[in-house]
Amino acid sequence: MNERPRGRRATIKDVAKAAGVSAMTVSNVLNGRMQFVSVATKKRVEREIERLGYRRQANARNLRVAEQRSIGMVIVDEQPAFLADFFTCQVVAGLANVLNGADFTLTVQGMPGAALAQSMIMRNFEVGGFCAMISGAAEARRESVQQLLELDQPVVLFQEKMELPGADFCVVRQDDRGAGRLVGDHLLARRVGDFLAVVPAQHWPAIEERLGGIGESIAAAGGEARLTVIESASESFADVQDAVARHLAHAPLPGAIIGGNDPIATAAMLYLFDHDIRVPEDVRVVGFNGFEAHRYARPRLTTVVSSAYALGEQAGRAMLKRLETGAFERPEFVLPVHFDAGATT
Amino acid sequence: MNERPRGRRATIKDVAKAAGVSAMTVSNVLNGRMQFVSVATKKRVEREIERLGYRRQANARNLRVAEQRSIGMVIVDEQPAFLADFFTCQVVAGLANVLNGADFTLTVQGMPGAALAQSMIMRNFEVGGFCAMISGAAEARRESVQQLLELDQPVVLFQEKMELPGADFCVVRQDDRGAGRLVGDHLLARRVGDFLAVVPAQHWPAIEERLGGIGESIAAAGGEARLTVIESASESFADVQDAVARHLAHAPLPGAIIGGNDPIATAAMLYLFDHDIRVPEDVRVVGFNGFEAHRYARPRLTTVVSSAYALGEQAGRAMLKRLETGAFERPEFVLPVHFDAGATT
DNA sequence: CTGTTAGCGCTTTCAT
DNA sequence: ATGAAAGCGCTAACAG
Repeated sequence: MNERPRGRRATIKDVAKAAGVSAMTVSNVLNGRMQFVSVATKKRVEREIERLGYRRQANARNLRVAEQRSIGMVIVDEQPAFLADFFTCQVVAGLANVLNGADFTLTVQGMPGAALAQSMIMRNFEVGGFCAMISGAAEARRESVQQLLELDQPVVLFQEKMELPGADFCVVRQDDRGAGRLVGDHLLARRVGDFLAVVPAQHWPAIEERLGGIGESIAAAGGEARLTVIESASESFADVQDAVARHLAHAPLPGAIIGGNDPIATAAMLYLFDHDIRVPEDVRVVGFNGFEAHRYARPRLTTVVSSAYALGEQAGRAMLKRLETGAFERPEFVLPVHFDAGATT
Repeated sequence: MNERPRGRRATIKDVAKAAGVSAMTVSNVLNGRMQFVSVATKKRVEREIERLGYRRQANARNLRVAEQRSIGMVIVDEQPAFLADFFTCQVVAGLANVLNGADFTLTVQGMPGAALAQSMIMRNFEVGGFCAMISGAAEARRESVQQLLELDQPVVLFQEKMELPGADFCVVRQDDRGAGRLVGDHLLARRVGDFLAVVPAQHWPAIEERLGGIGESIAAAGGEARLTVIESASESFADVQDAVARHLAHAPLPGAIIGGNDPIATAAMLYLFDHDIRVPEDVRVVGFNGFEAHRYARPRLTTVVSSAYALGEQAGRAMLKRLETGAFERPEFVLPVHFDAGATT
């Protein structure tokens, strides 16, 4: 088996010669155009394909048909371990699976914002469209999206409310503002008047939305409650504890600590334990995202569950449909979130 | 700006015409062959490139130069959310970053073992080489590697001891067996005579190695201690607790529970707490991997720290070197692990 | 320094 | 049902 021409990888011509037909016939077999090929020829060609270990040269095909079977996923993140983020992982997994199921491939590139324009994936790689997860300041994020759109290819943006009428563009996000309101309402119902939110210094639109939702909730209740936001250098355990420690050194204990996500909330909670502060009696604690992470902490964390994997899937479906029909079905897909009351509130 | 020929994307010819030079000159500018281009021409060409929004057609170039600027990452995993695994995430992040830094792109595809041969990435996508993280039974894993090698492209395999002399092949793994021995020795030194290991039903070579290391440790100590292995349906919190509960229903409390990784260990530990079993007084608990996860549990979990991200980086470097020099530098790269004593032992 | 020619492997079109 | 010719966009090799 695999008696390919020495060294070289077998081409369509090799197969054609071996099967005693023209290249065109082989191509027809490969593309399943059976109207043009007799069953006998097909059998013969397929045998030679197998024997020679022939594989289609995708570059040549894509060049000719001017079509790509790959989607680019761009992750703009200042920290190098961009994919290490659990949320991002899940999104990518869902996206990859939907695309792979439709015989598309997913090409991932992460980079700091400044590097986007020079990135390999934008300059030198052919994709049928881009999906993007972008962190950073609002202004910079918008700029990144513009750069992507200038390539004249369909763009799906994750987790950000953005309207670009007329652009070949679509947003897939979850209702983070609603999630913030759920948390705000929950805490207000428990007579908390003093919120401390701990968020990573790195700006993510979803976290901005969550804070916005909490603000809305406070306002709706009459605006008596106070929301303080502090930043931690990163989402790591040590940095979060550090940020909380520094804040509490000069500020009174808040009624509740709200983590930008579950790991942050958990790290803050463990800091409280280590200083003999009781949860939820002295301080209530809430997180966001709640994949499995929050189940591993005791007491069980109150959180708002995201379905990041579903977000990725939705983006994949939207992109595939766009490539099929020539236009995005809708400018925005918003997935619901789900409040999960634990024992920390 | 971007006055590209209406509809069509600008080609090298468009740029050439606009700049009043030949296509070859444009190509030389693009490829930085400045020996062949005067500074003035270069300027002119670059201006037109910018103005027309020209981007190189990677398919055409790759076809011509018969070279790829993308590496494929194959993840064989039965569960659909293949990337959701924290270890895998880290590996992919490290790999992607090294590759991106060298102007390579990473194309990811996850799939169940049976689907490998039919996967898009193998059949229909051009990459310069493959990296693979493969789960499943040893026999099936070997088969998957063979399938990859049949494509006549360099293959880097993660986390598995495998020797394939003569093949264009290389292994990048950590010393999981050593990690197992460390855990075994640590527990034996504490007079534990009865180990219960909880591993996911899905087989991963790294976990097999860890169990092997524990076995070695026991044997070296005279073989008095007993190791029992139970499988949990998945690594999820609920499945692990279920598996532990079922086992303890008919078996005595072991001296120590060893989780195949930290989340498993933590889930098991929380089960013990819920049944008023004290850790470490009644049962000691140990995990593996210990990224940040183990820091979020109290008492702090004893674990063996992996550097999955470094594993990915190493694989990236090995692959890049292979593409440069034509051969892998070494057949195997083994990264060290690091024992981290917590409060659970 | 710049231009011309040819061809990478495939498929579209048209002829048989 | 099968084949021949042309060309997708690019660059290696050579000519000027």
